[in-house]
Amino acid sequence: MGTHERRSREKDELRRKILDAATRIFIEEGYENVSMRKIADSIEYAPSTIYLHFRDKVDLVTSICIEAFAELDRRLDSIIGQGLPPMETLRLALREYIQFGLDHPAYYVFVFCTPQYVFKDIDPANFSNIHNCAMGSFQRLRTGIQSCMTSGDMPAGDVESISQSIWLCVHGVTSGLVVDCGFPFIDRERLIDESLLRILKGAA
Amino acid sequence: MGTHERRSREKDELRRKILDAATRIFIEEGYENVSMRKIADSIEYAPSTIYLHFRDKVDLVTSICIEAFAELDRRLDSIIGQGLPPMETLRLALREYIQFGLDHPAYYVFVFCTPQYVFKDIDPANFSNIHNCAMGSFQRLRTGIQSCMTSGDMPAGDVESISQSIWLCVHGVTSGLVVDCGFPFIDRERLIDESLLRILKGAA
Amino acid sequence: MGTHERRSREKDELRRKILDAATRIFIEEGYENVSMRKIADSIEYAPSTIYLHFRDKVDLVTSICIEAFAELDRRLDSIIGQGLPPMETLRLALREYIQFGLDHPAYYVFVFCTPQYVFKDIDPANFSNIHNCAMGSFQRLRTGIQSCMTSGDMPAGDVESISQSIWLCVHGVTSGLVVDCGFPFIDRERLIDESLLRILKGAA
Amino acid sequence: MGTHERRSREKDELRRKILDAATRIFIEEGYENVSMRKIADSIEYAPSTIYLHFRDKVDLVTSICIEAFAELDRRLDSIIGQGLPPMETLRLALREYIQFGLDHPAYYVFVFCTPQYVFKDIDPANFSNIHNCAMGSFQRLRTGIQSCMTSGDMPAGDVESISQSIWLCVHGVTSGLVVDCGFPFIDRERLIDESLLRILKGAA
DNA sequence: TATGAATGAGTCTTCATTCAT
DNA sequence: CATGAATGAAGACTCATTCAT
Repeated sequence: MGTHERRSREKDELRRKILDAATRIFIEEGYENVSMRKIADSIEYAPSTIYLHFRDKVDLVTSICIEAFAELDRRLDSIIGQGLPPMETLRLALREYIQFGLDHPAYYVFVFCTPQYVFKDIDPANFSNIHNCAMGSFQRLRTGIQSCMTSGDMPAGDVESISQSIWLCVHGVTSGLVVDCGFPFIDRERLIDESLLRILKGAA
Repeated sequence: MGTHERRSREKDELRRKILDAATRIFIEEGYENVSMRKIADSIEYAPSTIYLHFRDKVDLVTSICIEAFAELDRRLDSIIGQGLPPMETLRLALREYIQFGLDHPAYYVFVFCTPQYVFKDIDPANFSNIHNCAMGSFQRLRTGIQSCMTSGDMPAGDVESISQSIWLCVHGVTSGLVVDCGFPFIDRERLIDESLLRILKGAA
Repeated sequence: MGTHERRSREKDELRRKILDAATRIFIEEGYENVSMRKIADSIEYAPSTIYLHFRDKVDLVTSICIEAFAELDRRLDSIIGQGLPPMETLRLALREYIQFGLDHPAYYVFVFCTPQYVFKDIDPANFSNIHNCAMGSFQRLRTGIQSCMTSGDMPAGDVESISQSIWLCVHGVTSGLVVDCGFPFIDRERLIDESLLRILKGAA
Repeated sequence: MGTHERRSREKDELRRKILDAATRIFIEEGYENVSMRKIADSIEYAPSTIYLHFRDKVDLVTSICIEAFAELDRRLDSIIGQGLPPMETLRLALREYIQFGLDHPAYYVFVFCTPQYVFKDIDPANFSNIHNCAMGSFQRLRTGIQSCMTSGDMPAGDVESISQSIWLCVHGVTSGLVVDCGFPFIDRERLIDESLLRILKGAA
């Protein structure tokens, strides 16, 4: 009997629906404006139903972020796996990182641009999963820098310091464009490309 | 009659008091945690009194931000006015920009790291003043870059593109450190200094 | 202008109304069933209005209890003040204590018959006021016993031990009758009077 | 077929498991904090399964109480059966009654200290079983008093009135100590023993 | 000018219970 | 027999704002 399977599938589907609805609100209105009620209303279920799928609001938002990071890693790995020269791989990966932010502004802002005090009432332990994911992604950057040094494309130096500098700059490009506080930026593509070249040049 | 004048002065004083109180809370607890009641309590006035001086919460916060930018400009101008060599002036000014962010995390996050959708219900006109201020500060960066080119410290190039690149990177350093999402950064001072050097090297 | 006074009077009146409504629900349905919503509905005000008069639910309930204890003390003092012989005073005071419980079953149950775990989420400090009141009332009992010993109506003994024993027994009479768990008690008045006599005889 | 029997036995076993789990929570956290979900979780069954064995929460709690009374009776009978002198038997039985309350605070509070109005929505019929049990236990007290009178240890008198007085007092000791509303009682054992002596002395 | 009173919409979350399977 | 899904009602509380005075 497929009863069990159908049940399970339906459960997954609702979970998906909740995640999607929450994500949409998250992206359109930001973390502060994600409420369990709003999510429930938008999928036409009772608020309490959400609690059958997620422990609480933090769990829900965390799940969204972890999915997002998984996608970031997938994207990065896909580039890393192409076997291009280290410097080219690094540039493309950083470009992809920026693109990821532009594609998922709410995630990006939530994870990287939200100051601690917004979560003052929340047990920090709740975020350890997200942090772990972030560290996983950052490790890819460290490795990339190391490869560039090994191959001689980049002079030997303090990998950690350079990695952090590069991340901060790339993060600046990403968050600056994502937040888009009304600033009259020049053509985005050009700005991104030229910024990346300068960032890499500064590290070489 | 001095009556009219005294009245007007008293009004200004209360406005000042409100701004100061709100600023303190804003800095200590962040935008999300500024409530009209908290402000009112802290100056021992009724919440409704605030509305005699500010149209609404957004108006109040906007005013705070404009003052913050004024301080930023003051700091930058103080450095620019020292008559140091263009490149040195530029480096110090960027360093000061970062310091400003670290000194006023709530302003910085609010102005540069808060996506538009958070303010979805708010008339964009409210923000035009802030944007004007931001453009004023940014203009100082453009001028600084231009000076470096004129003096030959920096090769001639597209001032706008370079200015925007540099700002994005410096903004990345600032916001990355301000938000401090639990990342194990190396020593702050060193990270800032080395990042700045790399950013300027990349632009040269 | 009596404006200020009228305002103040109206405020007191609403406070009174809230207390009365809460007390009624408290008595009719018990502590567990007192909700801010119910109170608000019953006086046809918004729930948030209650918070203008009481910090929170605990503050409200505490206020009710403190008023109740004040009444208990008033009643006891009125008897003590009559200058009757110590033993007679003691008996009448204990009788009054029981009567107070019967008159205010909800208070009595709340203060003396509610186990700690019901309040597990509540800061115990909130109850210190109530405890202080209770200790004040109990002190009257200690003094009464002491007087009986001094006058020779009661043999000298450990005042504290006897006071506690007597209170436990009188409390048993009170709570047993107040809770009235369906037990087929004999005539209340007779049961109370005879019990009191036995309690005092046991202490003598 | 043994099938039917095994089914029936399994059903009984699950009922037992539910009762045990509920009892544990009931004792540890009190009536207000017993939730169907908590019970279900603790035995790793679905909440709805409980409804196959108990009509509703009241039915479940009622069953627990009836079992508790059965234990009380067992304890009392064990003492009564020892063939000690009537007065000694009475004292030991009352002591055991108090101990039972201290051992099972949640039962005791629930059955003897919870006013009717807490159960306002509940069909009183639900409680008739509990009351029957209570009367059974009380009957043992009546008999004990009667024995003391017959043996001459206690002067002849109104058995019912004396029994009720004694129960009220002993109930006061029990509930006073069980509820423990922060009062600074002297050493428990001593307080219990001395109180019992006084209660019996008062009845003699 | 300043305020005190009041509100209504909103926040997250828990719970006993039902019902189709 | 047992369950998983779902709900609706309720819980305490916060907040920006309005308005008559």
